Amino acid sequence: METRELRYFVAVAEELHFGRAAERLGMAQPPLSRAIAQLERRLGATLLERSSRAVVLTEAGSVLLDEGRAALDAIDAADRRTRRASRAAEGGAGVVLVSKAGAAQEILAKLLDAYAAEPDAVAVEVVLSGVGEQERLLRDGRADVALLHQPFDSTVGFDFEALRTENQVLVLPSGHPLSTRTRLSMAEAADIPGLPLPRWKTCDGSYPDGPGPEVHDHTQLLQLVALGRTAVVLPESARAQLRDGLAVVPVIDAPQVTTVIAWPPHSRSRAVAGLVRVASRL
Amino acid sequence: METRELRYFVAVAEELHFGRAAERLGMAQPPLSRAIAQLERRLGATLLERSSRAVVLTEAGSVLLDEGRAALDAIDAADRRTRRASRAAEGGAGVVLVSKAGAAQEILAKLLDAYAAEPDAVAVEVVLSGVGEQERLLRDGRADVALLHQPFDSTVGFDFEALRTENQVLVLPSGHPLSTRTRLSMAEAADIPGLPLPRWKTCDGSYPDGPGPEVHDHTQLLQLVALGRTAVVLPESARAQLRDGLAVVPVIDAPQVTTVIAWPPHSRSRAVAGLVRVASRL
DNA sequence: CCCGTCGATACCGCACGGGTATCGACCCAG
DNA sequence: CTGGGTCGATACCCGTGCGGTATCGACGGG
Repeated sequence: METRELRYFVAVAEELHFGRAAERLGMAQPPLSRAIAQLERRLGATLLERSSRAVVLTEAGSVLLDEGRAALDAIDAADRRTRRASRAAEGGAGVVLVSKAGAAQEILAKLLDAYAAEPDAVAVEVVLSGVGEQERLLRDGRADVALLHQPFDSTVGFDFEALRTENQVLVLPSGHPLSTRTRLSMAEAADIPGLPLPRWKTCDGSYPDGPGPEVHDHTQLLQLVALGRTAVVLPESARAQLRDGLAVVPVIDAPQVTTVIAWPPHSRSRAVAGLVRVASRL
Repeated sequence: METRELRYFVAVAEELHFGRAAERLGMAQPPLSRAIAQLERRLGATLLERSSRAVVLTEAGSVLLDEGRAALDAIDAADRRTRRASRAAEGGAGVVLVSKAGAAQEILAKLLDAYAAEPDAVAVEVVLSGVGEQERLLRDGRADVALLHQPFDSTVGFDFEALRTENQVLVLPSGHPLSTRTRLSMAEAADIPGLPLPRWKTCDGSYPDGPGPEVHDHTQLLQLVALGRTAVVLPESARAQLRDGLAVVPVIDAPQVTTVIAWPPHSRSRAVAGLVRVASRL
């Protein structure tokens, strides 16, 4: 099975429309139809049921969509990491570390400082991504190592090491009646009149329904809290970056948050190993 | 990057010899040289340093070898699982479960029985593999779900659920002086005069050095114990399959063994989900 | 010093991927 | 019921690119 065929199939399976898929791929529709038919012949499997009105995935087709996306990610990763390794030999960044924008700031700073002091350190490029995008970057090779937060981020499919565990606090506008409390429960935090909890992007890229604002990163989030539009439960290390106008109250029964450093399981990169070694000694 | 180019590169990187790689690929040497040169041009990276006497991998080349193997496994997996899903629609086996030959026998039997009683059960093909081969089968799609034993088998890169944890016992020929003991330490078990511990295949496919026999599966292993050639520390559930001529002694300080059911992290197969659900309820 | 080894280059032919034109099935409007 | 519009499949053509053979050039060893 060739990469090109896989890309064609994934495009058709996502669009469920040969014409639009061909347009997205920058080619004409007939060769695309032919390529899919040939792929089906070679696999000995019907991937799509077509009528002139609708195209639907068969069971085998939906398996190939899942597995094919994973395979294409692996190929993109091979491509990007090879280019990066080559550029590193000429003085470019040797490794890319991704972290949620606004989260784990002190750990990140300490890690970069400590790693830079290592004898075999290479240049580290830092990417600050939106919430939930890190897994994808790690999978398709745009990043080599990530700082994640359990239980919010999924570590499934990666190798990881825990760095720190902490409790959570409610962040709300200072002056709000609840800001004088010394502690709160999750139930109280989730149901504050006039301050609905924000909605994060879910893993499929959409936002759940609800009254709260849609948020993408921590900076945006804290601004919304200061404006009195929302309140949010965050790890207590968020205290370090609180601006004026914000107050925090410990939430007793919130799940503990563990910051972990994660990497692709087959990684044999010395740079990644060095970062992990330094991180676990912080 | 095309699958074909990746296969070519991996062959050359493994052989470190264009002629032999071409032979292995069933093609002539010149087009292979050209394909690698073109891959290097497209990536903008030198993958191999060639002289007329030797071919060696560059740093970028060794990254591409690692990442490329993972990507080729993912593509093979997509191919095999799609074919399987298609055959399942025509009454074939819908899911392949792999377990070490001779290990976890009662759990395996109970799992298969309980799953077959489920309303949405599909046919399960059972593959009994050699020690350490399961990860590979799961990665390249020859299997969909596996029974593994921590800490011996690596669960890195897979999602898994623990099924049972047990202590370990020393299995040795009945009549051996130590067989009358009620308990032993690891230190004692590892150093029995005349009964060296066996050597398992390591993850790179070779055997470690040492005096013990090279073993591949449990059946072979128990036979060697009965013949008085070796003694081995195994989970206590191995008692259930002991034949005559074997005795067991608990090993106090051996690490506990956890039997887990593992699957590829992106799996959305209903059959795999069903097996996992049934297994975790056993 | 010449021969053997090994990767690179030169050149050729065909298979295959992609393009355009068109067909056939299907749905809906009138 | 029929004509137009949509959509995937088919027919046919062309050019690229992959694989083959022949040969070269570099390098080491007997």
